[in-house]
Amino acid sequence: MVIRHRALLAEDKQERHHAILDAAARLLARSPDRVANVAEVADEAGLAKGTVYLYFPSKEELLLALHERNVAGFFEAMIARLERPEPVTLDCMLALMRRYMVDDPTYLPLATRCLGLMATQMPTEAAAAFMERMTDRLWSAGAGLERHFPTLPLGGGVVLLRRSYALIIGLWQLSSAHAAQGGEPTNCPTGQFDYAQELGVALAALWEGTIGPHLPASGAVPANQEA
Amino acid sequence: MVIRHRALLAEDKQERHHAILDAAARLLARSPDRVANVAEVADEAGLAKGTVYLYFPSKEELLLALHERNVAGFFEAMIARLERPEPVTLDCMLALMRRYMVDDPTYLPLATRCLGLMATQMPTEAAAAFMERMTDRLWSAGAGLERHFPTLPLGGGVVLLRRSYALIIGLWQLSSAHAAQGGEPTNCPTGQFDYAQELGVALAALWEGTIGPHLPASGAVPANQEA
Amino acid sequence: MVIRHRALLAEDKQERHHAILDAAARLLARSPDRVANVAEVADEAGLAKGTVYLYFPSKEELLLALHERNVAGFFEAMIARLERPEPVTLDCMLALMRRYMVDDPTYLPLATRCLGLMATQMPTEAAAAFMERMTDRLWSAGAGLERHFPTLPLGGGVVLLRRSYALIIGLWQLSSAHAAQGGEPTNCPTGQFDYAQELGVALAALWEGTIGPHLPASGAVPANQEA
Amino acid sequence: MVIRHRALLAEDKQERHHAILDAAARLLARSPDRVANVAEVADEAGLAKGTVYLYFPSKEELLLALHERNVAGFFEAMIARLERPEPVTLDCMLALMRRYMVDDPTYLPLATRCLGLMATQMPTEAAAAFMERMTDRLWSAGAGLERHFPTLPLGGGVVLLRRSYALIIGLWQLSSAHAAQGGEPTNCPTGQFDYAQELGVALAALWEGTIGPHLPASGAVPANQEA
DNA sequence: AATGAATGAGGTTTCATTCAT
DNA sequence: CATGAATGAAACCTCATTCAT
Repeated sequence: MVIRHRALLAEDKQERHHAILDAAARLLARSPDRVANVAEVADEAGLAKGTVYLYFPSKEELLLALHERNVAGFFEAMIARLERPEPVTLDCMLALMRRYMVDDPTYLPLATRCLGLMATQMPTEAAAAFMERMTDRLWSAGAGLERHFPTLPLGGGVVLLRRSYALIIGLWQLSSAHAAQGGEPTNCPTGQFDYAQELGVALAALWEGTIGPHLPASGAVPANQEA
Repeated sequence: MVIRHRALLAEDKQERHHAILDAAARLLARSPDRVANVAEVADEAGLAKGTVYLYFPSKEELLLALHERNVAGFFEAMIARLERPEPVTLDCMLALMRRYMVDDPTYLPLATRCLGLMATQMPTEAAAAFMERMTDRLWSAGAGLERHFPTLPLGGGVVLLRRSYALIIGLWQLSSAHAAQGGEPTNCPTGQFDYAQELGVALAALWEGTIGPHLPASGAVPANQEA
Repeated sequence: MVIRHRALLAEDKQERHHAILDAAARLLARSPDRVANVAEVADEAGLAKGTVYLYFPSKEELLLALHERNVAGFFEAMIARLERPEPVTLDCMLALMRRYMVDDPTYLPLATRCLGLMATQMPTEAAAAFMERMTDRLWSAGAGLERHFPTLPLGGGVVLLRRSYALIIGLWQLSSAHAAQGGEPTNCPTGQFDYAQELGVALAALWEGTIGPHLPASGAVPANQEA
Repeated sequence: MVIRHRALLAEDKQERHHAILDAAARLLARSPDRVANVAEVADEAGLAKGTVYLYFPSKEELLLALHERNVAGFFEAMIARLERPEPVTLDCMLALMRRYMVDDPTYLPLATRCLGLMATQMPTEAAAAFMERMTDRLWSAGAGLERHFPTLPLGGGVVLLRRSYALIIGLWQLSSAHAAQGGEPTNCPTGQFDYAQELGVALAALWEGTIGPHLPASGAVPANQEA
């Protein structure tokens, strides 16, 4: 019955909103295989279960909000980078992706889950709103890419971004299925593979195939030379 | 209550095994958004709930078996095609992928779900066995690819296949998230896109980037010309 | 659907805990032959199924808790009596046993069931905790017994108590098997017997054999004079 | 679909009846904590599930039949011994009890279970028939006892036997509850105890208390001297 | 605003028993 | 007689959500 600090000001509310997302993120990072239930999230946030529902209309939307925060972070960093005049290489983009998606242990599990959710249990309205906000950012980032890679046609930035995203997610899912099998990742003999490495190579191939052969220099080794 | 043809012979049992998978597939095709419960599957198969458990040790393994049937079908078709001497093009591979993955409304939802499951709820043993069987096929298909695309290095077939698979899955997930938003798919102004079309283009780019620029002729339009 | 008095205070919770046990006890008393399922217990308590699981981690532990309440009641009464200075006779102990074990229609069925459970379905931890708590009480009661019956050696109180308990339980089981056969209990011609009466006589014999012939006077008729 | 040797002759049927009981006994001896399901019993007997139901009307009655075989074995050995003219001591009886009840790992678990069953799930008819057959034997054994222990009044043999049986069963149940707690059996400090030893001592006390102080010499140490 | 007790739908699995073959 | 596939009634437990306090 400890009532912690009623959040009366809008500012406080924002803070609590954040705190709940943080708690969920912490739990997800701690065990990426399972999705914590609402009681655990509330507990981790030092709040009561009911309080979570004051800030999020449902568990699904809480997850989506966390995902949105992740995605927004990535896009903002990307857009910021693309707005700077210095030349942009794939490596540089790759580093960004790695930082936001791979190094953050919540990103990919959550993305996988939310993409699954979106088509299923999420109220259409919420999903649509999310998509719209993301689309704005996607568009900005796409435009930025087009500025830096002049061979990209109009809209090609968005397309490239989407393909890259799909590849990142798809490879991760395959990799985590392998991981469940146990055993250490190796690149050759079995079907297992090292996600972090393959990601770079695969993206390089995708970008080269999309943008054209004369992609600004990247250290990644193409697949047909890696063996 | 209706006992139709007790499956006494091993052959009949195979048939019933199939019939249960068919029932599950039918339900999934009917509403790809949700996973039917065992009672529904049994009902759809005209069997009792308990009977399903005679053929599958758990619901998870039933789903995995359905997924495996899907995947195996695809791989076998691919391997068969690659064993024929006629030259293989990306288009030809793409047609296969479309036929097995896109036209079958259960493939991608189930793949998404199973990839998610594998890292979480599936008993390690079952998941490992599945992965092993899949790896064999992946390896055969990869080898076939290497025969037809001589610029692929040793192991490059598997790598290319995996990347393609990742892209197929990833794009589908993004596309189904968009679909949830409602509205018809358009390629340009919003983030929405036509999955079937984009799939071909994206794969072409990926293959070109992986195999090299002189990929045997494909009708797909590269991304930098599509706008 | 009917929420009567949310148990917010620890005290209320204790009460509800009790109320659930009471409901279970009522059901058991009503039909000692079967163990009610959780839904029935919840219903009898005027609660929802899930609520029961707020108070007990599993059905088994609910049963064990009820049993523990029974056992603790008996032991506490016994210890209390033994702490009073007035001389204690077997009759007096027997009256206690009868009151707590025989007159309470839940005691013996539940004891039988829990003793069976303990070796099988109960999580070791819970069983061990129960046994430990019971052992404490057993020890106190044993010590009390030794004070009142000076011919008992050190530890003899516990031993006597255990033997008595075993006899009480064993005889009850035999008697209830007979009871199932139907017919009214008679002491002689068939194997049937009157539990309440035989219990007293048998315990007297056991105590006399354990403590020695000069047991403080008891009204029970030894077996070799009963015919 | 291997149909083993149709049991057409009454003799064969008896044999198969036995074989099923043997199988059940083997399983129970192998893991005394659980009761095998019918499929396991059939399997262990090398028969099909349905076949078991040709020989026993229900699982409960199968268990009861096994129990009856155990009990009958004990009683017959006892009656045989009592019919021989050589003097009988408690030790000698105790040895019999130990041999049939304690050394046979199925006796006590099964007795416990059947005594529980009898009052609950067993059809009255079957239980009554069982009890009647047992009563005959009990009566014979009781009479034999009375011949050897002349201080026993008429009917005192049955009574003594029943008390002994109750003690044996009750102590075993207490002991197995302790065993579930883990830890090695010790006689003093905790509530745990060594069943085999305590059984002898407790029975000696019970017999002495029932038959009188001048019980024919027995090596068992009374409880008040054991410390 | 915050709490957390209460809800109850929902899903999985087991297994004694039946009966078509 | 023997088989074992099929049945389907139980029963347990979880957890997102509500709402009295």
